[in-house]
Amino acid sequence: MAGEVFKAPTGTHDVVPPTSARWEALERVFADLATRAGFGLLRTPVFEDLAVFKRVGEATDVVRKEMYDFEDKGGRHLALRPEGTAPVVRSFVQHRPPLPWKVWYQAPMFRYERPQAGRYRQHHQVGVEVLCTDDADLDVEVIALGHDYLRQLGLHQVTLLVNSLGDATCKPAYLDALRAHFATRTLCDEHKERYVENPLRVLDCKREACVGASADAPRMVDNLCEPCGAHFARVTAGLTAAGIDHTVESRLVRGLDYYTRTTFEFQADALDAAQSGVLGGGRYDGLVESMGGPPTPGIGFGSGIERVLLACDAEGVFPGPEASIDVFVVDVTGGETARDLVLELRRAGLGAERAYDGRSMKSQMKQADRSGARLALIVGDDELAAGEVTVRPLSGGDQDRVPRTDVIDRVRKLL
RNA sequence: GUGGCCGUAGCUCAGUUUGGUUAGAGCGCCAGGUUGUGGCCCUGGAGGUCGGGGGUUCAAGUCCCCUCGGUCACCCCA
Repeated sequence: MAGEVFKAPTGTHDVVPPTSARWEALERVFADLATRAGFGLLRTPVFEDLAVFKRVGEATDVVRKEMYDFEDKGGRHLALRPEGTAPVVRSFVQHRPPLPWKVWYQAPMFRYERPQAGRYRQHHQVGVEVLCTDDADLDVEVIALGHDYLRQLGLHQVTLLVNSLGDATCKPAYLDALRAHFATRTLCDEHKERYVENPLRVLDCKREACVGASADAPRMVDNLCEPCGAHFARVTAGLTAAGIDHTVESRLVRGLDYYTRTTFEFQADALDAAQSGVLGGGRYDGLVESMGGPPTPGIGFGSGIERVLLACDAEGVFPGPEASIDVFVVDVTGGETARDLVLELRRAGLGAERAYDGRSMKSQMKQADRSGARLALIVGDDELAAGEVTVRPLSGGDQDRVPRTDVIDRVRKLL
């Protein structure tokens, strides 16, 4: 063996067959659901102007320390996409499409973090965004899409948490109330100073001191202004009407600063790993404006494919398709028949494979077995001389010899 | 960025505590048993610079240092 063996970079992974077929199947499930709900596929570049992502919040970890940013040969400061919403909004502002703009995506995301269970430097998300209105029915529709997606994969041990962060009217007053509350409490080392800057973070902190201080803290949902309260009430009522169980979690803050009003997250209870959030999102009514577009409310979610598949593994659901072909051609006469026959079969729309290198019949039959093919087509000296092919069902049963010219018809009948 | 654990065959791992001749197993792969037939079984085979570098020693997979990688957790997120 010569020298260095290269490996995929830290935090990245190859998706190798047959696992890749499972990914394709998952993406198809999502694409079908989104398409039926009126969403079109949006493909955006893998990198954007760094400033696009800074709009998700200068104070967030994603922007402060997890960005894969770089300067290109033209001196432009670019960054690999760390999340899905900002590029969609940038694209919206650039193209100004007619409303409502409902798009879905399926794309790799990049964050410079230390990898661990369910977290990678390159991970993949499917997601949707709707830009148009702050109609609460849209919140319900988007959350329901996420719910149905997870359900269609077979996941059942999933908890939906919802919250409202209020808007420009009620959020500031609530933050003041929170600050006043925490000022009288003992917080963890990290937050005892930082709470002034962003008191919502304390609600998200899992350290004992902060958990205690948060327990009787004022709840945003109790301090919403009238429009926000009415909006949130219609969202939760809509979820109930849709038969979607949900829990109002006033500490669901989420890490991106652009969220207003509704935030939500589906957690996979079957995952004992620390990363159990499999689908999360929310409303961002000020983001389009901050990117230079006309005031346009928006809502969406992202869902990590790797994590969702981990959750599927934990529940033992969504195994993915069995990779198999229709027929396997076994040729011990030199290989010319196999060479011609697999092409004929494939051109006829059938899945056909063969062995190479003139292996023994036993070896070729073994490969046929492993291939998962339903039928083996066997060509030996007798068949070659007679202008025939032996058709053998690999799951058992009697084999049969048919004229070479009738092979495709016979195969079609037997499949 | 901080911390714990772990790097031995393609994969999963013994062996490391008490350094000692040619480093093992299961699975997988290849071949044979069955000279035209897969799955089950039996036999054999290929495949390792023991992550890399340095050090201690007569002798290092085993002890020490450094380094790279993996993994789990914190932070945060999908």
